[in-house]
Amino acid sequence: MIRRFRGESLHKVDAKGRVSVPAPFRRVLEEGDPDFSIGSNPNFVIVYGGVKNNCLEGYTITSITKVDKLISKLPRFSRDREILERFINTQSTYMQLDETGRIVISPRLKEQIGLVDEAIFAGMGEKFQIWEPKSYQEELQVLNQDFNSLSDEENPFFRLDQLEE
Amino acid sequence: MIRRFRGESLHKVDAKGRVSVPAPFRRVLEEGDPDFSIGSNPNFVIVYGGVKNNCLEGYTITSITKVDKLISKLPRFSRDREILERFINTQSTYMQLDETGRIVISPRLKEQIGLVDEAIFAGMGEKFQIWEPKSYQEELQVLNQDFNSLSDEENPFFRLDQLEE
DNA sequence: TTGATTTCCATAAAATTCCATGATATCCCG
DNA sequence: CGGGATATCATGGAATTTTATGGAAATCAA
Repeated sequence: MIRRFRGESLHKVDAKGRVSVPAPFRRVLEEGDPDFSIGSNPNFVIVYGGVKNNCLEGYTITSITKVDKLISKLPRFSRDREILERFINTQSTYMQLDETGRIVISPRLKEQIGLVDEAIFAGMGEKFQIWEPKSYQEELQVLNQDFNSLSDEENPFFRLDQLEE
Repeated sequence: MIRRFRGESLHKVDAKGRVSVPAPFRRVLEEGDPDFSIGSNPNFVIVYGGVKNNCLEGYTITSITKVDKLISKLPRFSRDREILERFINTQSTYMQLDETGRIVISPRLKEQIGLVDEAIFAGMGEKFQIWEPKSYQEELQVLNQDFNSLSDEENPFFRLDQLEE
């Protein structure tokens, strides 16, 4: 089975920016790091730029490698490639869980998403997100509004079944 | 895992042109130098000509070798090849990190990209760039404009998803 | 020799590791 | 099924190591 990021949880962020990654997420990160072995700590990547910039997005090595491969297929000096590199490579960073399953979020990143002393981790399948709790609530509100104003044809739940064959 | 250049950071440039290379980049440079061994300092290449001449581009030995090989495939006396050799071979130089992880940027190169006393390093996957902070900001502006004016079909993120199957 | 460049030393700040603990959650066996 | 016994988690603080950066000494080149 390929484990996916599921569920949401709230964690404290201390003065140094340290925060525990939810234990279930650690298992996914371990499985998604080809170099992981028991005794070591998994590496992964946090993307802080891109389309969404009010939260951080965590990717396993395996899934970010897929993205990298796609980018590498673009002509080396093309504008498209430059844009993607800028958003995805420039605005991302390697991370490694520490012995106790924590990471540290730099002041730069804390500021970007408005983190103070708590953070919400949200599983999103192939990736997870880190939110400042209040803006997470807002995001949910907007999401609900958007969802409720959809017709059946536009409703993704409805369309999901359509796609299956 | 093959580590890539990720993230961006700001560093001081002193009167002698010395500047620290971001620590995470050093790891990539080390891995990308076949002759590197612990205790020594990695070599790499800085390209200062080419398509972009308002920034410098750093390549690991491994990745510049890939580019060299591609150039070698072009017909020996073609115009394309001459242009690329001029930009990438002529206008480039070997560099070596010093003991403390710094390099020195020559007055010539400082002038070319307008460096004064600060420099921004930007990870771009297989290479990294060095910018004068102000022109880096301008570059980001242009990039954002370009990005926002794209249709979905042109949007590289969108196309990235299309490519997955 | 003199200006330029490279080494070598120094240090404050930042990042990482190590140790500690209360709180849950899980196990195990009678 | 109970209820300790054991492992796992989340979190805090201190100790240690790495960075980033500046200045001085040594080497080089013309």
